[in-house]
Amino acid sequence: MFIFETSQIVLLKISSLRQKNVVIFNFYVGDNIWQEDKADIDAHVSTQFVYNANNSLSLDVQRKRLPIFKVKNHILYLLEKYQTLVLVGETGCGKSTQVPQYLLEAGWSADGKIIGITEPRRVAATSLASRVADERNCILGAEVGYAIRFDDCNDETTKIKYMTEGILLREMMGDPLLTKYSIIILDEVHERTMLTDIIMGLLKKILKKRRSLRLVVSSATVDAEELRDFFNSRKSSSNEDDLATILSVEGRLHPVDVHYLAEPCADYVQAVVDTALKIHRNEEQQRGDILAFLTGMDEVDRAVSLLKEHAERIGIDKQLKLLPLPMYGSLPYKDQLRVFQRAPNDTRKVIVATNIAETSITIPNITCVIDCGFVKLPWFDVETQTNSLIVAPVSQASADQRAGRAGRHRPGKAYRLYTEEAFAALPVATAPEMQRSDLAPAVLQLKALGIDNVLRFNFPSAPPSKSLLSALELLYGLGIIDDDGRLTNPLGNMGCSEEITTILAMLQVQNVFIRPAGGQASIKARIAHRKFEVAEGDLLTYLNIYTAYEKNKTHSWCQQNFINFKAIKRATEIRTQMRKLIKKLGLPLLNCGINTELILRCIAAGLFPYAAYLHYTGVYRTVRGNRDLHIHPNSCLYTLEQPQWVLFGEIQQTTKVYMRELTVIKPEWLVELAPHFYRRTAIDND
DNA sequence: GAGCACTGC
Repeated sequence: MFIFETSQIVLLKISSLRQKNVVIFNFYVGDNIWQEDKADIDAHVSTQFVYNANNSLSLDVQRKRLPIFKVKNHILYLLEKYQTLVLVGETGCGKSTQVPQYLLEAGWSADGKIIGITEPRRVAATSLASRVADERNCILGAEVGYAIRFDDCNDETTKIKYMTEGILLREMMGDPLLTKYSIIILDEVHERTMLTDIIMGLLKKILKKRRSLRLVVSSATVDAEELRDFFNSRKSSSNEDDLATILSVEGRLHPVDVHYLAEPCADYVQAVVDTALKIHRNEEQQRGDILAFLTGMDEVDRAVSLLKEHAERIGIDKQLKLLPLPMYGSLPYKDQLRVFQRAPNDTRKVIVATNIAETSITIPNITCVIDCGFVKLPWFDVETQTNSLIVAPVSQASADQRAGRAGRHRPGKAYRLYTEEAFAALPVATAPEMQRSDLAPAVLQLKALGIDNVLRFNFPSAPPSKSLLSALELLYGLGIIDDDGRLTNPLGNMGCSEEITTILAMLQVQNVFIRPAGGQASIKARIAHRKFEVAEGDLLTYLNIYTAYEKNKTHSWCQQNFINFKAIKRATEIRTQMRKLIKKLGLPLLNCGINTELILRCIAAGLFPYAAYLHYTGVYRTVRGNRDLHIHPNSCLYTLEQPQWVLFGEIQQTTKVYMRELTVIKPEWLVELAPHFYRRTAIDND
């Protein structure tokens, strides 16, 4: 028996089945890679526009105009004195591009050491590296480089390296003290992603062991003191011994006037429409576009269609026309691009967006922001092991981030559709992802890094202990950790490793299916997709699609079949990476041919905790907990006859509690494959 | 009949 980790699946476990010569893949996949319905994964690569008000100035003059320039020497001095510097500065102050260069110029990359900067998103890592390479007049990938998955753009001369958080975590596995680096800059820490928090916990340990290492924690907001105290592991109470300190940099380039409602509003979608129209009427002379934040696609579409009705009327008698545009992740790429295109001179754009416009993309020329005051947040309920999106009030930090979108190149205005008292009552910051997610992937990651006692691990914000325990329980149930909480080490031969790697790769890319919203195209897409659907469920349908794609591998094949070309190409990369890993580990890559049941049993061996059966009432029920469940409309089983027993990859609660990524199984497999988990009696009941 | 946003040796 043995265990191995790949970069894409959190863990791929192979264990032997009791049958002779048959070995199964047991797999456990991290929560968020099951998500689908995402925007074209590479859509934002080319939509990352950042407005540069000083475009005509030389790069050097531009650099010196940035607010961060004034504190350059301060930063360098503080890093001589302290091991950790919490750098607070809002977007636009230049910290992401300038600080690494100051450090380089001050000699922090001497004796071959690297200055590393982590970013939560790939576009940020690549575009910042490209910008800094320009500023230094060097080729991208030499002195200044980047590393994201499947794209290493750096060499042995690289001194400044931008990377995604996942890359740094991976590097810790091979080099636990990060000896290549003289300094690590964690950028956008205020977003408090799962990976940021894990990395901060690990870096705290590394900093104790490597006193020469420096850390810059770069955050836009408030939590500075909390973060400083976290890294201040000094023994005495004297400030002289402090290891961490804070430096604030004055923020954005232009002020934003914030307006509140005098009275709360009943319908914020209607209020967005009314406010946008009011701005448009009253500020005819002040050109500049409007950006409104709503929580989801439905609301965005509703607001846009209401605005369009008014826009037509305005078009007749007004000088300045109004062009309402939607913006959200699942919007087709070409429609997303429209928000970046310059409107005609006689037209003002009103962009109605989800949270995508808060951090992921930057739309130029915005002078007015409308903030509905709410956001959809992913929430994991430990008790029911259910993911849901809850509509929650935004935090003050988010509201400020949204408002800041109005002041990027000239003074702006922000209209908050709530009262000033309501703002004061908002939470200061959104709860870190770690406190509202399934922790099984994180716990596994930590275990793989040698953190045996995760309950005592020093997290920057401790997750609920219930979540940690539940994660441990799941890993134990899957046989991934033993009685002592240590990773097990199972190894076996496989009967269908090839098929399983393909399925795993497909599960990790979002938006494999192109599903047009309506009309003729949506019917065509459905017919095209139906060709691949099988009664065994979604996972085998994915296998079918990939196998069919392999024979052609062309863009036109994908177009004909309404398959997302970029997504499936990425699946190929992931699959290739996994196959290499399997070979490296000396395991056979076996294709089981027509023995589909073997694949189904493999899936069952990995997903057995997530079993549901069809109740006589016509809805499904979980075996654990007897909760009512429904088949998600995007599942291939939605239109087919309802099978008696299914395994699901994820439960998502929206209007109903939905199961996604379904696989049809025989109930006796559960008892056979997971006897410690299921007893025959339990299954025969009901 | 449904979709906040990201990410990985």
